[in-house]
Amino acid sequence: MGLNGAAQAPTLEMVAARAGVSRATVSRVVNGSPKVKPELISAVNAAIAELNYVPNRAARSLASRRTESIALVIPESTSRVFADPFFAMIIQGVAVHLAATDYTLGIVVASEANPDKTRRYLTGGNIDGALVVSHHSGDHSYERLGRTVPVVFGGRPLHADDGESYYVDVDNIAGAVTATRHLIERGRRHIATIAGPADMPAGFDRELGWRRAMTEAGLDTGLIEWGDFSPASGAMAMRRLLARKVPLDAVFAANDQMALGAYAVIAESGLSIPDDIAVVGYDDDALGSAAAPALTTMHQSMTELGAAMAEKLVKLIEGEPAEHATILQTRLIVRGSS
Amino acid sequence: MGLNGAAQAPTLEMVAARAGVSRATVSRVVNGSPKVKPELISAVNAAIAELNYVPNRAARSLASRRTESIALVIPESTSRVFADPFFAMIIQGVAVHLAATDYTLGIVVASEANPDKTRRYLTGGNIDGALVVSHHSGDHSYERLGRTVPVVFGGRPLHADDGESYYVDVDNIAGAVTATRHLIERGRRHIATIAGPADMPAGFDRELGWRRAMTEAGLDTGLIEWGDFSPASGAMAMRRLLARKVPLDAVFAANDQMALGAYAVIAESGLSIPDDIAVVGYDDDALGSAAAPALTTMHQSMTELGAAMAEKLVKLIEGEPAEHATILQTRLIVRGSS
DNA sequence: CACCAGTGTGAGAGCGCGCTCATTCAGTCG
DNA sequence: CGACTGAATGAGCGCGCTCTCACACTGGTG
Repeated sequence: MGLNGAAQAPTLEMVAARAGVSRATVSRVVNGSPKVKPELISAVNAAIAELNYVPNRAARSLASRRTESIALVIPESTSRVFADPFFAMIIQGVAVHLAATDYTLGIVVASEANPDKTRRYLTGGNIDGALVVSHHSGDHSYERLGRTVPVVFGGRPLHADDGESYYVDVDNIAGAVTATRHLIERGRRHIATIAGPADMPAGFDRELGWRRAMTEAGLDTGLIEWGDFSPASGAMAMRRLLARKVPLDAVFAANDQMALGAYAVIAESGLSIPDDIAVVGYDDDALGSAAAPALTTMHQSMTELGAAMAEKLVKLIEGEPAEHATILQTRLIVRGSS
Repeated sequence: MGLNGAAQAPTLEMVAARAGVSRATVSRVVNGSPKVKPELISAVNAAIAELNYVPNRAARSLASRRTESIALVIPESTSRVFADPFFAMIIQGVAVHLAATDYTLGIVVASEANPDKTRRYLTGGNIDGALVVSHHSGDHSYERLGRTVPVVFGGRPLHADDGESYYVDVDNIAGAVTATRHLIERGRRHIATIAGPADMPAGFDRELGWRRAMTEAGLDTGLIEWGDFSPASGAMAMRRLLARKVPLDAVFAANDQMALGAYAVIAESGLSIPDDIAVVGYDDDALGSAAAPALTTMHQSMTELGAAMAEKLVKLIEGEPAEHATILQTRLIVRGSS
């Protein structure tokens, strides 16, 4: 193997010796201090390049009491529904945003059986800040961490906000209003909704938006069934709606997966989309556009949400002012199903 | 605020003082050394509990030259297709497996514009080992890292394996053979395939499995079109197959997303599934089961793959022997589409 | 020409922990 | 009863870095 692979990683000290300066000066150059003579800067940089020096993160963190790393916390129960692209997109948004900074991203799956392990990890000086995402996105049980370490939540608090937590959310109410109005404009009058769980803001708010648009148009809000955001639950909800044997000419589903579950049931019943029943979903899943007919839906960028969360957290960590709430807008995408 | 939130985190030293022992003894207890008197162990544990002590990761890592953290590397270009539940499931598998250990999981999005940044991070003593997943899953461009730090790949090397890299893969060839044979057993004879890119093992191997099963049954292997694993590409491939105007009674798609893309085109053409054309997919996406008719597919657990990767890496890090290759089996799930 | 401000640089003290090595204290043997 | 072994514990160094502070040097001022 020639030179042993275990050759010691170069240290600040070695760079200093090589460049003929002190450790302190090399440290200044590495950290971009303004008060170093240009000639020394280039000498140091040359030495760094020659030795292929990389600062040791652990040492730096020990000395500076900062870790340059943030954690994305996902409750374990949530991780089981990981199949939902939702989280993947958020992670992507966070990761890509952080890639441009010096922060490192850690994924923490919070065991519900042993919440203290997570809490200790988070408060034990291992991270500079935390991002918390839950499928029960109103779950702010990590709120108290905020006293110790900056925390940004994905999704607004389900309960009355104390005005102290930081979060990024999409405007679910406005999105649902837009989706429902779209169906009304298309001339539909018997518009059902397949709602999500009322204990999640995403479920609650989308239902609220539907109610608001319906009421505003003087339409009846009796046609509602609940699912759990899974395709199967969407199918079951659709079955229950059809079983009511009342006029029904459109469905607003609280997410695309449930909408596609409904598709199957509608097809089984010999009804056609959108002629008999128009369908609008929510989330703009990749598969909605490949379905037949392509699904009309509300688009909201989860990568954008992840990026916004990361951005807000970095601001907090670095002591810059940041808004408590950031609300992202959604966009109607009209396709063949409505 | 009463007691300041910035109250110093307790240190080994403080625990030692509290328990009336030396730092070394506390360290032994924390690290489970066998040679400590039981009475001291409990005294120390009591002190730890009272002070709510958590070891400082940076200091520990500095002193021990181990970081207790591993990185999951995802090339940036791959991260754009993050919408594919594929990665999310792998991350989940890795994260859940690691949650039971002391290792921390970091997500690294490798910028292709600046590969050195990633390479330096990985070799700079920041991690104990790395997991590399790429959509181009044959991409072992991080292979050389293996000399510096243990690496486990997701997916086998695309090119001739030098027998030195460690990887976990699913048995794509066997899975495709199984899927194709299933169609043959159902009496289909004009079986097309919508293959994935031939420069990815998942694409190449599934195509190979289809060819193998077809040849073995004496059937023609001319009915092939390629996609890129996206629903839209599946739809286009199906369109090209139908445009050939040759007998066609079944399609094996290299993944479910392309299969569902094909669904739409088959429906448009007024053909029925499975009566006119039977369809089998691959991956067991959540949506396949909600489609109408429900999609027959090959199931392979990506969470299992992630867990297997993590397990293998931990073994390598801890110096235990580990197989170079681990091949996971797939399972046929028969539903309404075939 | 002594004096002071300003600027750049180096010396050195930790950061919290693991680990080696010396030390202590029982218990055992000759 | 004193030397000897072995197990349990403690003292202290060093991991690689940041940061404070003192120092050296420059150039202008009284």
